[in-house]
Amino acid sequence: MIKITLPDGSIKEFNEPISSIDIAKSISEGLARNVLSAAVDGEKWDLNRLITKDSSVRLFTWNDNEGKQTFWHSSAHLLAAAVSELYPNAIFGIGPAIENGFYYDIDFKDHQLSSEELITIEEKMNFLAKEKIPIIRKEISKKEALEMFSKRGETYKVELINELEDGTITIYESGSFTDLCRGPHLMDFSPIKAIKLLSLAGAYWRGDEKRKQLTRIYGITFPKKKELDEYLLLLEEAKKRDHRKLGKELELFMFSEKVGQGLPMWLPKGAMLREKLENFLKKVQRDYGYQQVITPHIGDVGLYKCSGHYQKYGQDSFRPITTPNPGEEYLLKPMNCPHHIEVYKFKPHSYKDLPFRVAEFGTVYRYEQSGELHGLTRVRSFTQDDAHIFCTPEQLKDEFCKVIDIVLYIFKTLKFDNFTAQISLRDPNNKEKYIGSDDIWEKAEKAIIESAKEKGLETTTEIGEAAFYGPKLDFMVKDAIGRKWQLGTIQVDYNLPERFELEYTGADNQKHRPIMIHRAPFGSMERFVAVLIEHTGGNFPLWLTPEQFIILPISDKFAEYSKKVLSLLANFELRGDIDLRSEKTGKKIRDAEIEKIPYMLIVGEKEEKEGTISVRKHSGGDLGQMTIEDFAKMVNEEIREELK
RNA sequence: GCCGAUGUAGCUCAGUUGGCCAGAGCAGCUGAUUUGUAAUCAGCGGGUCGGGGGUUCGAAUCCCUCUAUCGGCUCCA
Repeated sequence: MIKITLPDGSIKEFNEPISSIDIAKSISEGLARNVLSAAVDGEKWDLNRLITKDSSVRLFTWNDNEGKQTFWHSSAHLLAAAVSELYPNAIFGIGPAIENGFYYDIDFKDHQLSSEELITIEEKMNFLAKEKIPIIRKEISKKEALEMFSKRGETYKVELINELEDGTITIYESGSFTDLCRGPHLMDFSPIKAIKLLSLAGAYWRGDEKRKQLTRIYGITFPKKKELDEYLLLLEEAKKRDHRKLGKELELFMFSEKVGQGLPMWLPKGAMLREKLENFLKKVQRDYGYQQVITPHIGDVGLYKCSGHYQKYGQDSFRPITTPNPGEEYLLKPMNCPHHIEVYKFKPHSYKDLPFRVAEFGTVYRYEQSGELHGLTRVRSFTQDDAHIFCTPEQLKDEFCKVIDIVLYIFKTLKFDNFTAQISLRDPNNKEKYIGSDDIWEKAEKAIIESAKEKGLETTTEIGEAAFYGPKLDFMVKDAIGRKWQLGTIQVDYNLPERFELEYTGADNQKHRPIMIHRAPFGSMERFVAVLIEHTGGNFPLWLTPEQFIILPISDKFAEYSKKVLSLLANFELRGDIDLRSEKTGKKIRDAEIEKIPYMLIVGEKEEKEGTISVRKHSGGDLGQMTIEDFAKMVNEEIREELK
């Protein structure tokens, strides 16, 4: 007698070993049709694998993430099966399920796969899926596995097998295709009804750029054609929010080939938006006791040799600037910390003036690899909303927590509620990538972990993602199509104070070394605005938007009155413009709607006579006639709400 | 930097089998219209077809190369 416990707590009893699919059948036919994989005592299992002892069983369908993962993992195998039939010389790397779909890394040997061939592969996959070839799990010994895969010349698989423990190796067979795999899988490929191979990319074997680059094929599959269509539509919709597209349409920023790659230029409307953001943060920082400074865009090479940045990045960055004076060299500043450190050193410090907080919207220059540039999110010149806090060890945690407060306040105000907080630590097996002693690193990492905990942040931890001088707490936000970008960052640094021999005099009249916190709540103005554009779809909050209203005179007879309205609204600190073109009102409204201007103020004979305006809200229709004062009050109230 | 794709007027895009002066809509300019909640009408101007090289009687179209952009990989102080 085998007892199977289901998630709802109910227990089913069977006389002999039973598979999950049969358990599903015993519950309902519908479930049996839709179930994709199972978990037996928490371990993911194939549906047809026999359960021989008392277990708790969960069944996964398309509605469960686990079900989707199995579905896509099997889809990756289906892709590989199709490829191995079409390209007998191809050998295989790995092919996992990902957040949306799956990929497979394949070495096509001498063949250069072009994107047109994806269609042929897709057709083959569709053909194989209909064949209902069973996918069979087999446990084999390491020796057998090595033999099998080396005979086929599957060098990547052999490398993987060599790292596995004997006795834990499984393979999955489907027709003539066999893959090394932990599973679980669908029982056959037939549930895969809608297939789309999305793109082709190069991907280094094991993520190592020194090793061979394989061809990665990305794809997505669904149990129903309709779901695939909906997904593709969703992608299209997301593209409409792409900040590069909206940035052009709304005239926020531009690039110029003549100026250079990755060097964004802010257009008047974008500059207005950015200025509003900067002023917002400046005010917050004033309240938190920061002091603004302004430092140059270049610094002597010696400054960066001292900080360690030159040794670490000098070779891969902009070359030094030379001068008529032989031997003199400057670097475009790749970060603001060394300058701020010199600001700290301007005069001796007592423990009484710590924490010392210096802030600057500092523009920095980094030579990012050309293939890495991406709209405003990855550029070669950008402005950090940077600040450095110099404090005593006792003040560290409190200061760190206050920075978290600032970041959270900003995210809340701008409705970035879907962020993740990531603690980035050093890779202890790769210490040569970092500067500073073990002792110092341990202290810094502990400070971050404790502060994040104290603030109740839900965090993920990434080993090896720290900056070379210290660990970080990063705030990650997704863009329109789900790519994650790091915005806010807070870093604890014991190393640069050491290198620059920073000091303060303690209450004991002895010299002590301060600790530095590097922090940028936005991260950079460029990246932050990019993500803001994608989140809002270009419909910015009123307090930020470049143009809050546009006045639309019915005809040019009302130009004078329009100008009067404009100047009255300017008195209420509202910004906007007048559309004086000789166009019909319908046309002016249409254009203002496309430009996503929040309020359209229509003025004609009636309004002029009564000293009012007719207000139309963007995508909200007619709000009716009101006085200029009432409108201004309404808008300013709305702004107060946004900033609350 | 690497793999794949793309680059035609300010913008969105036709022109995809090599062959008359390279087209359209929007935007712009000029004129008419004086307009009431998502496109008034007419006329006009505007393109080294990303740059360079090659094949050809002839190239936007084929080949090479450079460049920029897009999707990834690697990287991200």
